[in-house]
Amino acid sequence: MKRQADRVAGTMTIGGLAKAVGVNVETIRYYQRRGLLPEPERPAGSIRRYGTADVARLTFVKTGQRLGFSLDEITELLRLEDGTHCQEASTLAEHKLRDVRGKIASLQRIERTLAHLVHACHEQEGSITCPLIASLHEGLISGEQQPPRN
Amino acid sequence: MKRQADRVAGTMTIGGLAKAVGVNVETIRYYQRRGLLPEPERPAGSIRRYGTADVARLTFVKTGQRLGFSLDEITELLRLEDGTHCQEASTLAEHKLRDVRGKIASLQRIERTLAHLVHACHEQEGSITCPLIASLHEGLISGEQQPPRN
DNA sequence: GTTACTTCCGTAGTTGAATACGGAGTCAAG
DNA sequence: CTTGACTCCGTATTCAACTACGGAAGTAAC
Ligand SMILES: [Zn+2]
Ligand SMILES: [Zn+2]
Ligand SMILES: [Zn+2]
Ligand SMILES: [Zn+2]
Repeated sequence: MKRQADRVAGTMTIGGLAKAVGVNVETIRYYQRRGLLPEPERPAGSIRRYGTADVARLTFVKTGQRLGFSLDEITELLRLEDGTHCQEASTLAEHKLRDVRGKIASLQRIERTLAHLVHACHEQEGSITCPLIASLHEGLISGEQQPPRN
Repeated sequence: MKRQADRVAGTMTIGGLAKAVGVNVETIRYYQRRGLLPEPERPAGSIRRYGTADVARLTFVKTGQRLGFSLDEITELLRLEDGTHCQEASTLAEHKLRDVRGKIASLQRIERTLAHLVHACHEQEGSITCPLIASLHEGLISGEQQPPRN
């Protein structure tokens, strides 16, 4: 049973929608271009109006982002929006969860090294050379090959 | 006592240096443009040569990156390269450490939420609607305003 | 009905850290 | 002395997710 009512014109302008969800107008237009949000019809020589369905969809996108999903991944999630594809949705989430855990582990390795180095700097008394700088020269920092690029 | 010897021409080509440190040739040229690495003199109508000092400096940069420092921050660290500015260096590292800890905390909040949602999806039996999708619609995800953008 | 926002639309710029391209010139092997 | 690989150099493109710009048209308040 699809609610036909969701597709009525609505009352908000794009600016109102933006304010309602707390995003920039340009962001909405960008999402429309990317196909994340539908562009409502434009009533003969007037401006577009938005309604609650648009608020919901935009909220969906923003919430997904807060969980670390990329816009491409959110596009995917939006295809499952009717809630009848629990399997596929949770597979996506599990994948993301692995990513997030990987990033955490990576950052924790960095954290330990950095904490060490800072501690060494504070302990340093009398030695001429900063242990932190020395370590950078020696390049024997444990952990990642590459900094976590996001 | 600065080692004058460090500034002798060296034997490697840029390709050799790249291989020695495990980076792309274009990356070296990019660092030179950014002022992270010096460009050796070009002996009359010939090509540039690189030596151990260049390996060391490039290593310094890459190690800094692995610790999460940006190239701008590494530029700063390079100004402290002589090791006589322990205070300034450790201040920079402490700042970075706070950043890293912030990122970890943020990712951990995401991790908990995601784990919850995945768990709910797995528990879901009989309910028609995927709990994960439903949560995205509701937008009441705890934690960050914005996804960790790096 | 004039003023002052908004909207619309296409295109261009931003950020950081590279990577790619193209046309020279140079080097080393055979 | 000719290949083929490498270097040099400037400029352009990449990625993601926006943000900005400019001009025309719509809308709201006075
Ligand atoms: Zn399906
Ligand atoms: Zn589910
Ligand atoms: Zn100083
Ligand atoms: Zn120090």
